[in-house]
Amino acid sequence: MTKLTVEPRDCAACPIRHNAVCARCEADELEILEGIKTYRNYEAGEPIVFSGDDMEFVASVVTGVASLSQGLEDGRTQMVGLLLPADFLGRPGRRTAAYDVVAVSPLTLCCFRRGPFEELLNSTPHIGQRLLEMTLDELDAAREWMLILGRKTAREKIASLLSILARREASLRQATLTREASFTLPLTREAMADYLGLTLETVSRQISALKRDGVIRLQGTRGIEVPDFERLLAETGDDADGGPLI
Amino acid sequence: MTKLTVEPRDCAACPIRHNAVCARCEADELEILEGIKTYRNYEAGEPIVFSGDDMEFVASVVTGVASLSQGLEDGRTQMVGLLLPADFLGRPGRRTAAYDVVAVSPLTLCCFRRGPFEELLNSTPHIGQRLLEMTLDELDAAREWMLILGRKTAREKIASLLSILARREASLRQATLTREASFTLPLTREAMADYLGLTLETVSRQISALKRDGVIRLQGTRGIEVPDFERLLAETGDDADGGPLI
DNA sequence: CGTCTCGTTGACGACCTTCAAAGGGCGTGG
DNA sequence: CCACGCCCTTTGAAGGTCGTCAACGAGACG
Repeated sequence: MTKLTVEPRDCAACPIRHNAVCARCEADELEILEGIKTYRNYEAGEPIVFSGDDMEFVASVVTGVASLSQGLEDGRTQMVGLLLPADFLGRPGRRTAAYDVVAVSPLTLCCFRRGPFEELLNSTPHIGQRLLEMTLDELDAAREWMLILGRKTAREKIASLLSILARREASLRQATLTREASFTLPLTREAMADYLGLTLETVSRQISALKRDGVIRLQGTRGIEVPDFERLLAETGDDADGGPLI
Repeated sequence: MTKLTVEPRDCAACPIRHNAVCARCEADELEILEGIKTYRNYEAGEPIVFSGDDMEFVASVVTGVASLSQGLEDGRTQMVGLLLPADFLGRPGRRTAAYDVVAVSPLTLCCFRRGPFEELLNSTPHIGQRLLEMTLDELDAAREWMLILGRKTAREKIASLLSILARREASLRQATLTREASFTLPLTREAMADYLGLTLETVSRQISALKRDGVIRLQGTRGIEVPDFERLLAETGDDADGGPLI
């Protein structure tokens, strides 16, 4: 549970340089950012902030996966955001966290002190423009997710999650989707259940069913092989053409 | 099904002047906006755009209610956005609609031609800043909605929707929430079901149950009276303090 | 080798959907 | 003015999907 603060690295060599909130920054703007940034590392399962906490920073995910969750009085919880590399954490203009944030896998954040970051947001248009674009993308993703939560069956939910993860995996590697795909699940069964509004038992059962029906193959519990991606897509229930965002 | 184009009115007299995307604009910026805006009216139930359509404008809702919906192959649909007065319709930088948009009640839009609006977005920071703020608010609302869709029971879903509508009703009138509240539902049972990921029969049954239990009273089918707002909140299942956005 | 976490599988029951029918409210037309 | 039809809503009965409770299996680690 140790929070390690690493020395800032060079932005030019950053793996998320061209996708994160700083994507459109010029050299001089990057220089300012370098001055206010710090890296933080978290272990899998480690909480980052709790809902209601004061957040003294905003951040970009450099590597790893984090989740945003909301809960009800009696302990039921729903994941409402899944942050992958390049995604942005925190809301400019609001100091208190609205969600519980947890590192799902080993995680590295590039943290910016709130005050200077918000000044930069006002003084240079590039960061605000990029943040708007990213926020609109997240809103689209949230709306696709709402369709999954509200109207899909358990089997369709699992198929949808797998296809989303396969797509993101491919785009991180800058590869195009081929007929067959394989990737490692970054989530436990419980986290998948939390994402999909199911119980972990139902998740496990439906994964077994998809495997039994030949839609996927398993390598251990986390390795997923998709022999025919079209077949998986057919299981999502989605409209053929429109399809989720590419 | 007639689409009436009304002469532009004076921005200074606009009912949503201080809440819409133009909220932070100076007099000179408003003047530019006045030059590219048009009003359009729609009847209740009238479609505005279909997913995949080319959208030549973006718009602010002036009066009335519109919904954004997504559908599955077999006809199941899920509402993914509810646009009330001052809310923004359309995404800068994307010409094709990602959702079906329908007027839920009689509706007036203040439409801006896409090209000039996007130029303005780049040339003046006030519009972009406000749009970012509104988009972040929508993202928060979408996440609260995801918790409702994924984890709440039918009864809790209905109570949540009623409390959200009561809150918005109060904020539109600039009133503070009192112990008792009353408002008119802007949605049919079917639209409520679409919002909550339920069937209209379940919606009807749960409204009857809340009425039987004295949580609400009905005036006709659309009029809702809440004798004790705390009692309604207790039915939402939400964490007592955190509570949804105010 | 024991323990702990994560995952799988089974039995049962609750909640919600599906299918069906009937009850208002309102406008149109006789 | 009343009757009729249409749409929205309510209510009932039956069935299916998924949640709950429980037991067991597999791999990691000390």
